[in-house]
Amino acid sequence: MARRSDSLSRDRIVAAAIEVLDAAGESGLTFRVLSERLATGPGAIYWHVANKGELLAAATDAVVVAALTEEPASGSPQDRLRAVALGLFDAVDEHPWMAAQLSAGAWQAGGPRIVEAVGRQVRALGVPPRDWFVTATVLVQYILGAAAQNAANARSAGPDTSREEMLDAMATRWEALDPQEWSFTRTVGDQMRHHDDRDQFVAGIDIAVAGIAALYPAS
Amino acid sequence: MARRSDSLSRDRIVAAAIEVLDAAGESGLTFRVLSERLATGPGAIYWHVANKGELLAAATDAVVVAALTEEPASGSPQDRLRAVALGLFDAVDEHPWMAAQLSAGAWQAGGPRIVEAVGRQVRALGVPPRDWFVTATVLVQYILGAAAQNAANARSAGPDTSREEMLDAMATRWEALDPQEWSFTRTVGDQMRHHDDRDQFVAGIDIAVAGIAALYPAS
DNA sequence: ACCTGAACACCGTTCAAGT
DNA sequence: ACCTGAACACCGTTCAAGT
Repeated sequence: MARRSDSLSRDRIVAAAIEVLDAAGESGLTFRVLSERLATGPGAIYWHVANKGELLAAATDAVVVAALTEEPASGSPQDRLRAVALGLFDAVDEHPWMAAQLSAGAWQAGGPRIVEAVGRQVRALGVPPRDWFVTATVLVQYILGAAAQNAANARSAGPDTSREEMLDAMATRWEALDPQEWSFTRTVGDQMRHHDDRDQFVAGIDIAVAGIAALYPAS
Repeated sequence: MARRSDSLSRDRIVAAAIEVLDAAGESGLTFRVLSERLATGPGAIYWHVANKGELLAAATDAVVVAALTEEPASGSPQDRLRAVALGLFDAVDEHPWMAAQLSAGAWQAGGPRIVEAVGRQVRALGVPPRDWFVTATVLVQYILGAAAQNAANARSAGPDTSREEMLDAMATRWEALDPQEWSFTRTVGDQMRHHDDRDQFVAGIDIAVAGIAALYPAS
C-alpha cells in the first residue's frame, strides 16, 4: 500500500522544520507554525517525533549528512581536511540555527559522521593510531566551535546593520580601550575590522595541521 | 544616601541568576523563580535588566571575569596559555549553562576579556604582530568551542547515568558500526572509553602551540 | 496506526498603578 | 526612581476522542 504522498512522516516533518528554521531561526520553529505548514494539528507531530529537542537534532543531522557527502575524495590529506572543515563551516553559515546543536558536542546529532570524516584525514596524515582519538576530537571541537561562533557573530549583526558596520563599530570600541588593561585587544582592532571569516577559520586548520606535523614527524 | 542592603540591584540580580542557573540550568532560570528568590515581582527585574538574554550575558561575563582573575602571571607563555585555557575550561565545566552563551562567540559576553588574556600569551609566544588577531582568535575559538562541547557532554549523561556508563555505552555502539562505512570511528571506540576530558582539551592547546612554533620559528 | 484539536501548565514581557 | 502584580500573547506537551 503506497502511502498518500502528502501524509505525515518523520522525513517530511524534518524537511519542513529545516525550512522554517532557515527562514525564522530557532525561536521561529514552533509546533503550531510547523503543523500549520504541514496542514495538521500540533499533536500529530508528536506521533513521529518525541519532542522539540529531537526535532532539532534530526534537522541538524540531515544538514550534516548533506554537507559531508559533497566532500571530494581527491587531494592531499591536508587539502581534504580543509575541504571537510570548510564544508561544515559553510553549512553552519547557511543554517545558523545548527550552531547551538553542534556545540552540544561531537557525540550528539551529526557527531559520529563528523568524527569519521575528520578522522580519516587524521589517519592519512600519519598520526600514530594511539593518538587518533585525541587528534580527531581536537579537530572536530575546533571546527564545530569556530563554525558555531562564526554563525553567531553573523547573526548578531541582524538584518539592519551590515557585517562591515558591525565590525567597524566593534573595532573602534576595541581601539578606544584603556592601553594598560587592554594592551593586546587594543592593537588588533584594525585586524579584526578587515579580517575574512573563512580565511580566519582555515588559518586555524593550518595551525593544527602544522602542529600535528611537528608532533608526529617521520611519516 | 546608602541604599538599603536588601534592595534590588543589577549585581544582586546577576548573582541570584548564577545561583539559579547552577542549580537548575538555563531552562530553570525563570523570571518568576528569580523574583521569588529576590522577594519581588517579575516586573521589578525588568527595571535593571533589559531581558533574559542580557541577564544570561551578564551572568556569563561575571563568571568569566572570576575565572580570568585567578590566572597566575608566572611561567612560560606556553604554561600561562595552558593555565588561562584550563581556567576557562573548568569554569564552563562548573557552570555548564555558560556553554550556550560562549559559543555565541568571542565578541559577545566575556569575549574581549578572553581575547586579551589569550592574546597576551600569543604575543609572548613570538607570533609576528600582523598575525596576532588570527592566532588569538583561533585559540579562543578552540578554547570556547571545546569547553562548550565538553560541558554539553557532561550534562547529557544526566544525574542518573555516570560518565563512565555513558562513555562505555557509546564506545560499544561505535565499535559495533559497519567496518566499511565507519573504518575510523570504529577503531577509536576504546580510546574514547578511556579518555580524560581535561587531558584531551590540553592536547588541543599543545597541538596549537606546536603549530604556532612551527609556523613562526626564529624567536 | 495515525491524526485531531482542545486543554494544561507554563513562559517572557508589558504596563497601569502605586510609593 | 523604583517596585508591584495582574494581564497579554505566546509556548511545548498531553490526551481523550476520532478514523
